[in-house]
Formats: sequence, structure tokens, C-alpha cells
Amino acid sequence: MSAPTDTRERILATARNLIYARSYTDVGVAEICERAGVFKGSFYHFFPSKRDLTLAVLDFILAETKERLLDRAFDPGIPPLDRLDRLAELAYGIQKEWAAPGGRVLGCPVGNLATELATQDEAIRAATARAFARLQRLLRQTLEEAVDSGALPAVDLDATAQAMVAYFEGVLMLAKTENDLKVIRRLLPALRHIRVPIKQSRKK
Amino acid sequence: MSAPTDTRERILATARNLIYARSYTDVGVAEICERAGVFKGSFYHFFPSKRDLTLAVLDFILAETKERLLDRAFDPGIPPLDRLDRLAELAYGIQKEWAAPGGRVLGCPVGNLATELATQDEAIRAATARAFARLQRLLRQTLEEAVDSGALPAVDLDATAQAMVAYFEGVLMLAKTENDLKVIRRLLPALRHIRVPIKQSRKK
DNA sequence: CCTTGACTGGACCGATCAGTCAACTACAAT
DNA sequence: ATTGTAGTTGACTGATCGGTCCAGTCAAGG
Repeated sequence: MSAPTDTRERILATARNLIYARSYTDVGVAEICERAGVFKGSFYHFFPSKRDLTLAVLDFILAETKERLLDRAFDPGIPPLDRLDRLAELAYGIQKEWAAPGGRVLGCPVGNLATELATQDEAIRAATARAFARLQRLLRQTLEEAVDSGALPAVDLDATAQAMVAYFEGVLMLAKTENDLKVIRRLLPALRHIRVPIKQSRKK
Repeated sequence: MSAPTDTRERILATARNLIYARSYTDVGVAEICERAGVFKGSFYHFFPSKRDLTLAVLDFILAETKERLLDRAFDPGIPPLDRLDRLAELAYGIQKEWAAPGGRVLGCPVGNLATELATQDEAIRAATARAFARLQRLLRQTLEEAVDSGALPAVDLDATAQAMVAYFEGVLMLAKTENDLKVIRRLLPALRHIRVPIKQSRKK
């Protein structure tokens, strides 16, 4: 029982904070160790490489996102379309929270890593893609319920869910670039209006 | 007259290619010089620093994007809403072209730099933000025409244009992450359905 | 012919990078 | 008591980082 060592957790949390606030390549192992109050040797005792650490950081982020964002937004007790509004509100709150300390909007931690590393590291690319797929699945389920209950006209469910993921990520990216939380306030609520119509045969 | 030296241009083009295909931090000055067939000394004769090079690369990208994408899509001779389809088609073609050599979808060169550096380098952040603002302006103008001609019901013009920028960037980012051009094919045409309704007073 | 100055070639710099390693400590099981 | 093992400490390595420096090249202008 007890806490066998919190070292690993400290490394993980510190790495998450630094990498999220800056970037993968910009943050070095030495800096992570320093800020976590850990020595190089301990780092490499727990993680075979910086790359493996990053994969672990991704898991960490995914777990946190699930409980802080997804589980709360995609609550079956909420009417389907309202879940989208909930998602937007929660995401805004989280972004605000992260922006507070450094005064910088940080965007989506998954999207940031994906953009930086997708073309360079296949494992990380795949992991981020899986994360997006999970969000897409939740959205698709929500849309399906909305259509079934008549709250939403028929749409291409898969494409619309994916488009919502894209929009969500795009808004966070834009907010990061403008370094302005208001972008999220302004744009994210329109998530519920994203629609990909069912595709018809080409218009000749 | 003549070509005073193509050295600077070669450095710029090489740097663009390398940075776009990988990332700012991952590509070193030495590698850029090597691939451009230029020596370190020449590099620093033309560019005071790697950061300044990157600013120049951004200009380079912006100029290219303007003539290859924006000028063609936002042609006043095309009906406003059709310009959006045109934008989607052209963007797809360009992405396909860039993906061909390395078999990797590269996403938006501006978005990539923005995501990687927005929190670290204020000048680059501002430059990418300006690029997005330019696209937003073009979209806003297009939407205005569409509304005036009755092709589109009234919407919040500024917010919708910005939402379209976000969606556009989000789709490219997702395509890069999934490493799949079909994502663009599938999602980008829905750009024309993005809508941010005119905001009403809070629902109580 | 001589100077000037843009440009090139390339050695070199200190700092930092990810990663290694052997010695050490603490505790558990035998 | 002894050994095994998980974890810690921190010096160290070779490579690479961005950047500096300067002697040399060359064409244009006087």
C-alpha cells in the first residue's frame, strides 16, 4: 500500500505542464527533472526515453480530459444537443484555468502534440488520432440520439461528428494563436450548428 | 539586374520545405544549410538568426498562399458561396501535392507554426494571427456579398468568418493527424454550411 | 591599379541535448 | 545477517544546437 513513490507521478505532471505550456522539443529532460525535483537517473529509471515519457503524458492528459471534460459533457441525463453546449462551456472553463497562470491561451494539449509530432513520430501520431476518434465517437452517439429524438434533422452522422472535432480543435488553435479566450466564448457555442449534410449523388 | 544571388532564395525555400515537413525546432540551421548547398557563414550573412529566418519563411508562405489559394478562390467573378467550394477544392489539391513526396499530409504551414510557437515567440504568434485575420477578412467579405444577394440568410458576419477560419484549420489539422487526405475531401466542402447565428440576448 | 563591400568557406564556441552508468541507500524477503 | 531489488544520486558522454568569427574570393567603381 502507501505511496511507493510519487516520483513517477511528479515527473509526469511536471512534464505535462511544461510540454503543454511550451512544446515537446522545446522542453528538455534536464528541465523536467529540475522542476520535478528529481535527478536524471531517476527519470531514466521510470521512463526509457523522452519519447516514452511523452506517450505516458498523452495517457495522463487523456485520462484527465475524460473525467474533467468528456464525462461531464456527455452525460446521458442531458438532452443530446445540450451536451454540445456543455462541452463548449466546460472547455472554456478549462482553457481559462490553464491560461490564468502564464497569461497565455494554451489550446488543446492533444492537438498541440499532434500538430508538432504527427509527421515525425508514428506512435504519437497514432495516439493523438485515437484521442480524436474517441471524441468523434462520443459526438456521433450524441448526434444519433438527437436525430432519433427529432431534435435534429437527418445529417451525415459520421462526417458531422468528425467535423465537430475539427471545429473544436480549430477554435482552440485559433484562440491560442490570437491568445484570446474570447475567441472560444464566441465560436465554440456554434459547435451545435455544425452540420455535414447527407451526401447526394454529384450534381452532374 | 540579373540574379544578384539565389542563395537567399534557396535558403528560404529549403527552410520552408524542411520546417513545413517537420517543425521549427526539429530542423536545425546546419541541416538547412546542407540541403540548400550553402555554408553557415552565408546563412548568417542573410539572416541574423534562425528566428528571423522563420519570420521570412512565414512571409514566403503567405505570398505563395495568396497567389495559389486566396487569389484563385476569392475571385470576385465567382458567386460568393461558390468561392468557398473553390477554396475547399484548391486546398485539397495543394495538400495532395505536398503529401505526395513523403506520403504524409502536412496540414497548414501557418497553423503548424502557430501551434508550435504561439506561446513562445510573440513576433511569430503575431504574424500567424495576422495571416488568419487576412483569411477571415476575405471570408467576411464573401459572406457579406452572399447575404446581400440573398444567397445566405443573415448571420453574424464576423463570427461566421472567424468560425470558418477555425473550421478550415481544424480540418487540416485533423487530416494531418489521421494522415489522410480523405478527411479534407469529406469535411472541407461543409465549410459553406458553417454558421454563427446573430447573437440574441441571453436566454434568461 | 586599388579599394570597397557583398558574399563565401569553414573552423570554432559555449551551451545544451538525450541518454548512460556506477555507486549508493533503503527496505523486504530469506 | 545477508542478499535481492527498487529507487536515488549526480557525474559524465558524444552529438548537436544556434551562433560567431574571420580570412579569402570576386566584381564593380574609382
